[in-house]
Amino acid sequence: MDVSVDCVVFGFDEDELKVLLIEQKQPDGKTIKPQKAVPGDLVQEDEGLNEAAQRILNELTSLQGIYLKQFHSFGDPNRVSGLKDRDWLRSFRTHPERRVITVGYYSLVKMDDFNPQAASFAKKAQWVDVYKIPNLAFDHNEIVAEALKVLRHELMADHIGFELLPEKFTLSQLQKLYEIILDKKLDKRNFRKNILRTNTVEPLEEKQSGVLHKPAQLFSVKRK
Amino acid sequence: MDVSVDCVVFGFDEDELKVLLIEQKQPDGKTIKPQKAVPGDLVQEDEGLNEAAQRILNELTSLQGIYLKQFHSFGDPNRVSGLKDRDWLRSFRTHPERRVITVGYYSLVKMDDFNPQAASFAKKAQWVDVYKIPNLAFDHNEIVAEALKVLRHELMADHIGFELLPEKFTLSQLQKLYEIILDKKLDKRNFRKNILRTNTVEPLEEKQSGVLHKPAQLFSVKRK
DNA sequence: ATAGTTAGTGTAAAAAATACACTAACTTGA
DNA sequence: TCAAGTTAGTGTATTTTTTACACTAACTAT
Repeated sequence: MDVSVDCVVFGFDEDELKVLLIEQKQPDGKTIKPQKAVPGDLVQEDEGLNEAAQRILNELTSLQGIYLKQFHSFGDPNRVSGLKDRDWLRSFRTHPERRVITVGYYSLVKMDDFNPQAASFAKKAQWVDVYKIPNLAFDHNEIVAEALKVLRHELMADHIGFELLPEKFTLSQLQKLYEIILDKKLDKRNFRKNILRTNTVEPLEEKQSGVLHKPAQLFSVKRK
Repeated sequence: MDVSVDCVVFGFDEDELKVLLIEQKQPDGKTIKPQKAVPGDLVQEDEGLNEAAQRILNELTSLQGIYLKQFHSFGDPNRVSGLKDRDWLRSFRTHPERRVITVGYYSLVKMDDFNPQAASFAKKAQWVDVYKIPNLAFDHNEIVAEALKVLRHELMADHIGFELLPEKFTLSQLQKLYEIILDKKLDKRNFRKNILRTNTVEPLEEKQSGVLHKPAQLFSVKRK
């Protein structure tokens, strides 16, 4: 039995929430239409799961230093049942028939900070709108859906998500981030009250400049 | 690489929260002190993870029909490092040196409903007070600690836990259940308000009898 | 009948969540 | 230099939720 890791990397950008998908290389001599998938690969003999997640994401997309969090493992014996999936495995895996159990990881990053570059068996790596995801390889649609559920839940509970903004950010930017991920509008005054109450953020002695409206106060994450 | 499943079964009883532990059989000819562990074993080639969890729990403890929920996977390459652990594996596993990644499952049951009977490589199966857990085999202390964290979290969020009571139960019994799991006292009136508000429970036309105090109203879980 | 025991109930106070609208500060172009 | 356009920033009243708290009711056993 093999164990793999799949990384669902959500990317935030001014006003969109996307997922990082790779397009699989075509098997040599095959002309099947390449499929999109979430970056993932087998865990190696001597590495931990978290480690593997980092390595694999890096190998396929060149991204580094992204905090990935485990959220669920998927082990249906028939998770790989599509014909295309099996063709692909036969070309790219040493033991294509082996059953694979996969551990799902997710992350949330600012798109501008990361410029994915396809490598290894990925032909392309691209950001795709979360609300417009095509059919993916294996059971990756299910994996992404599950990750999104967890992401929303965690965002509310733990107020993560700061990493997604520039080091200096305005409260309006932070609010937009929340709105995009939760896919709903929030009240400005209440949002500010909430964030300030958590005490995780502090005002800098600096304002926005160059904007064509009242410049906003800049904040940064409070380091404990 | 192998994949295993470990089952952390919490048991509730009038006033205690326990975990179901097995005591490993001694390797033949060895005199090492047997270790306690959470029931767990390798996932088989053709079964899903949930299925495996059910089977394994049943094989080792004879328990059946327990709802197990996946909560985390553990894959540190050194999770099995103790000498005793390795001795034990050499006796009971076909590939004792293989790395094993384990998927953690947990459950919460009423102790009276289940009478664990050790079988297979389990020598004993017994309920052990959650707050007095000895050193366990492998990384099982960590696994149990993590499971307890998740259990508490879920109990609050989803108001699970009814399965732990007799079919007909009083609100005081339910409250006690919560208090034991959360390890803190709750206010009677507020607790009742809360539970009734969730609308998951309904009063029967029946009261306790034979008790030496005012008999309490019996309730049952509302079936939707 | 009394003592012992747990069941059952309401309310006031505090805290948290929500709804809501105007003025302030900047840029640009006339 | 002023008017128009744009987003920032702020307070309060209302509702909802959470918390704290104490007495009477109903049964059993003696």
